[in-house]
Amino acid sequence: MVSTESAAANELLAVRAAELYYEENKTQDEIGAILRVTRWKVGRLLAQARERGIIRIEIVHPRARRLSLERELGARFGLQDAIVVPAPADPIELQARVAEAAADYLVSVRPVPRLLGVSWGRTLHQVAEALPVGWATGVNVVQINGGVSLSKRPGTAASTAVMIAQKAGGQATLLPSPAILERLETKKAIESDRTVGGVVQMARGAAAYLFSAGVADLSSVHVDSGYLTGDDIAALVERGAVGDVIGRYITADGTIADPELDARTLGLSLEELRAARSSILVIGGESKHPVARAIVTHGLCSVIVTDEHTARALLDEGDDPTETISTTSPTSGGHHS
Amino acid sequence: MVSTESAAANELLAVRAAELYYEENKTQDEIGAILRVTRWKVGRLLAQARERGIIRIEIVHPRARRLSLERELGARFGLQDAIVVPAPADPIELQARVAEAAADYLVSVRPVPRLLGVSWGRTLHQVAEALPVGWATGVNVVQINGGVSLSKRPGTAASTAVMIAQKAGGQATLLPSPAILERLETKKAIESDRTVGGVVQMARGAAAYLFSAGVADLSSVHVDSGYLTGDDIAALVERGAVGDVIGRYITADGTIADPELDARTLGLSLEELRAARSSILVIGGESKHPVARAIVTHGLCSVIVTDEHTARALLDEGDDPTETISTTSPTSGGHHS
DNA sequence: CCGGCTCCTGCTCATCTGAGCAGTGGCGCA
DNA sequence: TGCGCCACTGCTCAGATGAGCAGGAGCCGG
Repeated sequence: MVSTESAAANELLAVRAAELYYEENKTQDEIGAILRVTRWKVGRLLAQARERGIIRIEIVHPRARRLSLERELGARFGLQDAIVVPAPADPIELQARVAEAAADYLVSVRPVPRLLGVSWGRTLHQVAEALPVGWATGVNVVQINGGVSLSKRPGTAASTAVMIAQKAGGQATLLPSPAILERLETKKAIESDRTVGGVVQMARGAAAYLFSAGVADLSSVHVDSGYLTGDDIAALVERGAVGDVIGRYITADGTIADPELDARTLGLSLEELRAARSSILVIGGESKHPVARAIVTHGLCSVIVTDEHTARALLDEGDDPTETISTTSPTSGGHHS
Repeated sequence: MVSTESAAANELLAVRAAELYYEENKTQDEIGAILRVTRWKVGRLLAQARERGIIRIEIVHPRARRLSLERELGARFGLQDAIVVPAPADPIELQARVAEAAADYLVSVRPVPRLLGVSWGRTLHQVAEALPVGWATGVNVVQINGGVSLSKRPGTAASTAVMIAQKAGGQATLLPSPAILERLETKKAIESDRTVGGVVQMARGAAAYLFSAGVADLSSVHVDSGYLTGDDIAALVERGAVGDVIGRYITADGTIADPELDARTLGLSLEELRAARSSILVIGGESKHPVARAIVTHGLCSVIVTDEHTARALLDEGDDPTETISTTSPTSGGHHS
């Protein structure tokens, strides 16, 4: 082992080398001449500087992604794909970034789905807006859960699906039904109506699903739309509900929180969603961490688009005690290390 | 020219390429395969990303330097050398970093000076402390201006010189005299004394000078030591004094603020300092910007060791209107651009 | 419609850089 | 003292990268 003193000297050398290499664009050979070491040593110094984190390489761009987190997420939860964007401090900005990233992802999906099943909500509406006109050609869209006819902001549910379809030069098929019915019989009746049943049937054949999730609290669109009251939400929380996926409230265990309520909820079932080849979850923000975890740990999505805080939360809390994943040491520290 | 849309697409591509290159350590060829472009395009994308600042490479280390600022300073003020360190927010920390950097520099100076002239003060004391034992061999040290016999912290002036010499296995020669005498006759008398005169004579022969500068305000060591009163300082400021160099108060024009006072000040003259082959100024912190500017713009030092804020202040305010130096575009943006 | 202009593209070639390897020297332990 | 271990060094070689260039596409003014 080298003495402590020369180890410190080595670190200083590494710093000088890094400065000359990254700030002055000198070649390793030139640096070697300046620092009076061989170019191989300079190479090792630089590798060391990158490993030890003396050099920090950051990509500052709204559309940047966190590839290492993506890989970890994918591996941990057996996802087909994961998109993680840097999280801005402002929650509104954060939502926008996640939505943009989802739009980018949708554009790049291969093979292009002939039929895309979509849910609705604030998040998905932003995704629809972020999609460029002509993002694909001939993609048809079908709603996978009931719309918000009673909404304070009418037409949101419909406009999301329509906008996505329009921008891809395709047809949108809407689900002309409330999300949750008051009586089970009504739900069964409406479901058996050919217009409604046919749409649900069509939704079952979609090549991919695009959906988000809501939190089980008063901010929910279901409360906004009058499908559920504050008391209903409280009861759901009592039963362990963490949030809703395509209108169905689930617990942290990934199970239906209230089977009776669920029976009155119209649209694709959780099992159908789970069985899908491609289901893309778009979710971001602190409040949604619990739902996100429930979805992701119970196979309800095959692709996740989220922010880095959510990603880290998913990875941290679900941590195997046996396997410590890089909190201190970077997973992909080096530059050609 | 390419359309706006594809320019944006290009930027996105650059971001993806940067992520893959810097975070995933992929080769440009592999990235080309992923993004479906040629490897040459990937190379250009990366160059573009670096130029446009999409990629930020930062060296996080206490001993890091700002080489681009160093070059600019050197060029602008015709310096032999300039050392610029990143400025921590804490002023105390900042002083420590500048002192360390000065020590590092001193260690690396070639040829090693046989005789080093030093002034004294808080900054220089820190430099002395930061020097490693054995930083050189056989370097003798001589004081270049009067010491602080009246100091509240006695021995500081002496101990600086002694410590520097000891750590290099050399002899220290002290200047056994007050910095400023009350009467001109006393100054002349003491100056003609062989012990004192001989030391000044020896100081004139030093191969290099190491000095700092003080601010013309109540925090000055001269006030602390009782050489000057608050009124004296006020009078000096009235005459345009910005601070002192080796005990001599100068104006922003680089001239002596008060010739009468200066005549009573014992030690190397400003002209002798200016004529020196190697004079190393160690200076840092907001309050010292004006003195630093006076020194540097009037050739009173050949080497400066400072913090990046001071460096930038020197470059900004002294700006030629004809020549706009990179405030927006980085001087050395690229990595092998 | 044409020539001139600029910018972009993909190429060749020279250079730069990292992986891997054998030689060396310090250091602890017998 | 002698032995083996280990880290470090400088090398060869192949793969990765950047500089510079010719060809081509889009654009404008005549």
